Amino acid sequence: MDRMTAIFVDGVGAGAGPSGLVSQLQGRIFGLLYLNPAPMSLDDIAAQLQQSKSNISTTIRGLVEWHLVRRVDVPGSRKDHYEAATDFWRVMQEIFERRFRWMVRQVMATVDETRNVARSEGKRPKSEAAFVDARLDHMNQFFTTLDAGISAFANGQPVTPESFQQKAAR
Amino acid sequence: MDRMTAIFVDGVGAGAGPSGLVSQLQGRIFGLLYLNPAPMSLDDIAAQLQQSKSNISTTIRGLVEWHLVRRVDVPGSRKDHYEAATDFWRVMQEIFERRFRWMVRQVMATVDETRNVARSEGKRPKSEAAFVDARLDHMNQFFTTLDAGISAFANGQPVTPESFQQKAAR
DNA sequence: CCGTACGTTCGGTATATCCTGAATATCCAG
DNA sequence: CTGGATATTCAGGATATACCGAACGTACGG
Repeated sequence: MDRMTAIFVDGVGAGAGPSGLVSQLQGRIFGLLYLNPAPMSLDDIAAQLQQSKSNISTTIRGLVEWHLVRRVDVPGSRKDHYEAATDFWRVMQEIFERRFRWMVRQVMATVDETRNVARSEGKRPKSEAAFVDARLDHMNQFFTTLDAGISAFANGQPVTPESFQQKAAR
Repeated sequence: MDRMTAIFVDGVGAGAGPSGLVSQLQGRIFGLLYLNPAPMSLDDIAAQLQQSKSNISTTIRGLVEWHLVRRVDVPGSRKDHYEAATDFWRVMQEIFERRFRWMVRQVMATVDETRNVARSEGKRPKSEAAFVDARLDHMNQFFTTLDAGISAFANGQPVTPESFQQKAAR
């Protein structure tokens, strides 16, 4: 691997790691594939990045799932070959749609569940119960709006911050 | 801590952890504060979540930095007290502005650096050099557009996915 | 100027995560 | 079927992260 590639691979890895979206190694793999004109096999990648093939195999699976990397067929070779995806937009949609949305749904489900338990646990001062109710409503409203915003964004519709602010304000 | 609060705290923690934005414990702390009508001291929080005070102290700092939790003054007490923020919108802006943007900048800097090195390392086949050039351009263009989109979003302007798609297409 | 009630820092330890090499599973050519 | 080439799985070791309790620093009340 020449110096240029090394710098790119390291830089992308350094950016990817702290982002929380993909791991540093995943960033490095993507960087390597992105600068390589031809698809690469697992052995190629492992050699270039000085990692075991098993580690590359497991790590690259995540990249394929996020549609950051594609598995392509190379005629005449029995090895799996991979190339970097270039439609970053699609990748962003994927991330918003799956990871972000999962958290949103998780929180909304929690709010529901909490409401139910709050109702069955009637032994609470009235003022406190009202406070909790208001808080749960507030959170539910914000995340509902956020959920709709993510849908809109994923479908190519514009997202305006104002709609969030107003609907989420209390 | 009653059952209702426990469910809420656990649920929010479970949603926060995998999101990659804040840790599970940070989610739990926030959940606890969010349902509590009065600000809580470090000892209160530590007792409720069954964690050491030192751990709460260090962990809550991140929450304050992301503006998810505020330190408030409670007259008559020398302890620090904390309460949950409710302007989630502001928090989202903060996260986009700081964490996401940091990655964007990191990648753009890497592309620049890589271009420089590529220029000084002239000993490359012409076709390959052209390929790398095109790839770097492509990435730079996408991230530049993304950077602008984040700015727009943070300033309250609408963000349309189409603008990304078209500008980022090649 | 003490003493006390805090928050924070720090060294060590437990826990989770990453990574590897060997073992296993899978596929295909002959 | 068999053999070889390949990907994947797995158990263990290495490395990083989370967490705790004690020591330290700090500010306030007396």
